Amino acid sequence: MSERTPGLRERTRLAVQKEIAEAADALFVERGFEATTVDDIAAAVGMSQRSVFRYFATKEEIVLGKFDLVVDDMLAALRARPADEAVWTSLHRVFDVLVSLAEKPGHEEMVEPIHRVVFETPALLAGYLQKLQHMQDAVVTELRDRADAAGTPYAVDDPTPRALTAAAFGCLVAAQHSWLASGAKGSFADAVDRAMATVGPRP
Amino acid sequence: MSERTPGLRERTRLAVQKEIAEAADALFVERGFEATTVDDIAAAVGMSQRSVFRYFATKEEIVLGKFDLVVDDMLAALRARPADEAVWTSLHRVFDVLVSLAEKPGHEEMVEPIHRVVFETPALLAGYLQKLQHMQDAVVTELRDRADAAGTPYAVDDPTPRALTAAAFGCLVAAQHSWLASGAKGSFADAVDRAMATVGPRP
DNA sequence: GCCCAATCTGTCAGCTACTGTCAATATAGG
DNA sequence: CCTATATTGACAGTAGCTGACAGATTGGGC
Repeated sequence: MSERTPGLRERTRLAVQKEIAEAADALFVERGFEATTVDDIAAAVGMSQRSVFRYFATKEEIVLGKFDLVVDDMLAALRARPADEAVWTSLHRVFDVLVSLAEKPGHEEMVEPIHRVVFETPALLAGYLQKLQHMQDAVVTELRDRADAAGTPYAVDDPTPRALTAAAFGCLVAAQHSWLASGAKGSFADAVDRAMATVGPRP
Repeated sequence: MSERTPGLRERTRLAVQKEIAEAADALFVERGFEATTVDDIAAAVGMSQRSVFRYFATKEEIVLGKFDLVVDDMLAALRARPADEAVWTSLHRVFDVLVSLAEKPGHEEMVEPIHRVVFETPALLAGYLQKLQHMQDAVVTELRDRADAAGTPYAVDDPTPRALTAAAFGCLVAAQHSWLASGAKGSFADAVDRAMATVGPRP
């Protein structure tokens, strides 16, 4: 009924999910996303195609599912910012969650190639942009709540929070683009900082 | 070999394409995108499914293909802006192309429902965002060319043009979102103006 | 108006992503 | 240890999409 310890069942499920994702990612990086069949992935982890689809709703989700976990972290990060902080600054700090994830040691080797697969595969890029869009919806809701709580609510038809959020996420994507285009040489954090410095809220 | 008058062949092709798109759009609005089969569309226009795919590469393109035509217009609009105009202003004016298209009389009745279908169907929203992304690539290239021609080129690793463009397009999507959320009551042009007024380039 | 090459079309066969169903198996948790 | 529940593979089926081919249609030069 309520929250309990994850439970063994749940834990094995996540473990299998991770195993599939890792095997699939390796294949995607090696042969490309479209050239890799779900049957290939199933064979690689030794299960039936049907079972792969029991862990991931779609082939895309094998790659993009990772980002769902980040959404919660990002929202938590947003809620943790002081209520009177400038919105643009809060958004910038929220992106630190993504940055630190990209720079986390261990799977550093895979982050950039997968990133590249996402940006170079039309279906994946589209799915990724859509996930960012959903994330923006959640962020906008949070920003409105925050303004309400601060006693300075936005008018219902005020596009400000959504426009600010969209602009910030636009900068994020621009940063990822620049970063990949430069061969992922500099730090990702710098790329984000630089992109977000070029634009800002109007006085 | 070179550019001639459209030619009858080409014109009939475009006519058939338009006929398919209109029949399909009606079905999409009526039953929804996913619930409508390509066979349904083929039956509606009295041809085989195979032939429908000869006019549109994918089912999504039947809806989203329209936007490809706009891209060229928008790029032309960008090139028509004075070279020394502020980038943000140029981008704002480029969006007028979209606005005037949405407000063009004749098919006004369909613009809003289709818009709604796009924003409410995950696959279509994803595809739409991806098209906007491609459009941004073209715009960024154009902005760099313009800066080069003006003798004030951007450094190759300067994220400014891309970030500005991404922020502007973010505002565009935010405007569409607000407009739809308000039941498409006010003018779309106002929605765009308001969204773009909340953000701007940093000094 | 005639003719031919280019284009269009339907049909069929096939691939891949994805889903429903069901019976068999495994196992968490009492 | 036992059973309710979750997990699985096997099979069948649908929808989107593609290649191949043969036949009908037709634009446009003659």
